[in-house]
Amino acid sequence: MTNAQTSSWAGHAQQVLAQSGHHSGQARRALLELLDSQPCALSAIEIEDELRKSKRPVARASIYRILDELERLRLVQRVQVGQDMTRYEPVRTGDGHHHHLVCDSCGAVTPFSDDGLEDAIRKLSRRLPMQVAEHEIVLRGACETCATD
Amino acid sequence: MTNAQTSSWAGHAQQVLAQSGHHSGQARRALLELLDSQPCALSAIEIEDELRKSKRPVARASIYRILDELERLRLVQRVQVGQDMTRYEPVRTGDGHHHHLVCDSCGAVTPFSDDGLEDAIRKLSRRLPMQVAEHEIVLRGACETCATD
DNA sequence: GTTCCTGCAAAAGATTTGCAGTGAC
DNA sequence: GTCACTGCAAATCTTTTGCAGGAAC
Repeated sequence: MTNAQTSSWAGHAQQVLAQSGHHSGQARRALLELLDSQPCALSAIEIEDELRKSKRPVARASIYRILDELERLRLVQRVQVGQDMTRYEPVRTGDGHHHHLVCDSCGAVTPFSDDGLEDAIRKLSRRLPMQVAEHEIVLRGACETCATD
Repeated sequence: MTNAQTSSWAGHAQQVLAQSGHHSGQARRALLELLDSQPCALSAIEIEDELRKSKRPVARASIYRILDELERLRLVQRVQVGQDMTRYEPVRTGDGHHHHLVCDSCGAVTPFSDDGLEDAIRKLSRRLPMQVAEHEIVLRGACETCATD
């Protein structure tokens, strides 16, 4: 039996946070909702801009602090896409595993997933001199729009 | 018929640079040799430290400028390993294609390569709504040393 | 009432840019 | 002699930290 709170990623996150002894403030609530509504990864600056646009401005320092805590609780994941800024996206249990396509000319970031790839990584991981916990894959090139230009 | 200049990556790079109308200065020469001798990716700061250690200090601004130009000429490649700094490594034609293992506890970066993985990516690339030019794969976890601690 | 949350301002790091002098061709 | 290369200092940008007031429990 699930309740409304936990059916969304944001609700789930709130619950995990509460259980770890966190209070609930408007800044973090706004940030969680934004991330939940987003299809893919956002940078801290993009988050700041979006929140300001939606009339719920949050200080940049708070954004970094919140993201940091969310990452520690494994509620969000950093993705090093693009060549510079760090981006963050919700970790959704079950369905959500995916990787990223990045367009070198327009910078668009699109998610994708592929079983063949996951398979190859699983097999490979057994043979490596390392206990592999996570993997991150970025494919770069020209997106449909930019390729036809 | 190859000459001594082009048998090394550094020599090849020098040649490409000369052909693009660049002069040859000591800073860039030192940087090229350092990169050539390195097994894996280095950050700009690490490069600065190494060069200072080997008594051939190069200003940080020059390092960035040089790396930038080398990247434009596709002589080096950025790799976004670790969660913060950008690292750079030589692009070696033929043999050199590899990806990276990163230890989350000690930060060590190790190269690896795998045909199964490359295959999976090749097949996948055909089906994606994008002209895939490059791919970057990072596996994270605990390296042998750290896992046994 | 205590503890966490948040904004603001300052600090810290990485990277870029402007400028002037030196060196390569 | 001209144009590229380089160091230095200053600027920019992202991310982190310190502190003080306000909110949640």
